[in-house]
Amino acid sequence: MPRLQLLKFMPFRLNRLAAEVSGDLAKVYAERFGIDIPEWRVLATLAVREPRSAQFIVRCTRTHKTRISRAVSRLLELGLIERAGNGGDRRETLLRMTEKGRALYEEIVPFVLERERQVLSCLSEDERRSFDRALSKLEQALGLVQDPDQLHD
Amino acid sequence: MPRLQLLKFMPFRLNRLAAEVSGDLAKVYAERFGIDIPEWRVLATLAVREPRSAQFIVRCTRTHKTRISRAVSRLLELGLIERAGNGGDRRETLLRMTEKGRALYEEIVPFVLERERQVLSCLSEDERRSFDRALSKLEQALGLVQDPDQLHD
DNA sequence: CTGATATCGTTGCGGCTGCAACCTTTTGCG
DNA sequence: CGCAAAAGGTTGCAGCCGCAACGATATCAG
Repeated sequence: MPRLQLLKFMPFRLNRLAAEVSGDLAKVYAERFGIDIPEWRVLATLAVREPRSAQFIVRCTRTHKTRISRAVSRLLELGLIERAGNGGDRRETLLRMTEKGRALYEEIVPFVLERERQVLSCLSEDERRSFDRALSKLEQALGLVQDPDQLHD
Repeated sequence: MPRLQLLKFMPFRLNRLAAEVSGDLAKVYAERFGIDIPEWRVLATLAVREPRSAQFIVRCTRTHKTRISRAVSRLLELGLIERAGNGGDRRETLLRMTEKGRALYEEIVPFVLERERQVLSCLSEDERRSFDRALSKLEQALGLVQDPDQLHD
């Protein structure tokens, strides 16, 4: 009779799965390291290459600019990142991690990689590859992939 | 140098993908039908079988009980669901859709199924099966699957 | 029966979030 | 040059959310 089974509805399933995985990680970030998810995203983005503008982090992580703005404010207060002038455009401020920030980042990474490994351990190597590939296709189709100009290093 | 690539980090990717898919759907629910996601979940759960208690919807959808409580209040105000006594336990209140509620639900379903189809259209039949299977395994491993007693009918 | 404990559901409250508006600087166009 | 439009970033505000506490009912042990 019902023409839709919520429990088999892909958007719902994705949402529930993501909430579960991210929720657990958020507790790790908060309880053990004192930061939240937006703040983690800023650190993780700067860890790839510094310095970066807030706007770059916004595009790269597809996070709302006010969330990033507030995360940056808090990380500055905590002394985990610092401003690094601007790249010729006085509207933007480039950001980079402080030593303290990088130390915290390096401390967090093993925890979250281990957690990722645990979650994916229920899949075989083949299944992981297929899953990864399907996610990539979905990301591509939904336009979630970063622009080329975000990639040129 | 960086030991973690945020853009390849599964929790982040799942979260971004789920946010994108659910965000689009939430706009459909809101702009076109005047309800939000928690309210949609209540309707979609009751559509499978009525009557159900709020607590059943909480367990079934893994949504916080205050969100369900508020969604139920609003759906009652809107006349989309109604109370249907209790099943011998006076703590709980059973809920069912009104005619108006079911009509709205039947109107929403084609839209969201079409949207689901569009999103998944970037995958081949095989890829969809693999993806579905991987999601099921992850759900199972994370304990997201409904209890047996939620299944008996 | 009776008190301890657990469950269903609601609500006050503090915190986070997105929207819109804003300031500043830059870009584009005539 | 000069003005309109756009982009980087911040902030006020209103709304949503989860936590914790609560009232009511049910269950269980003694």
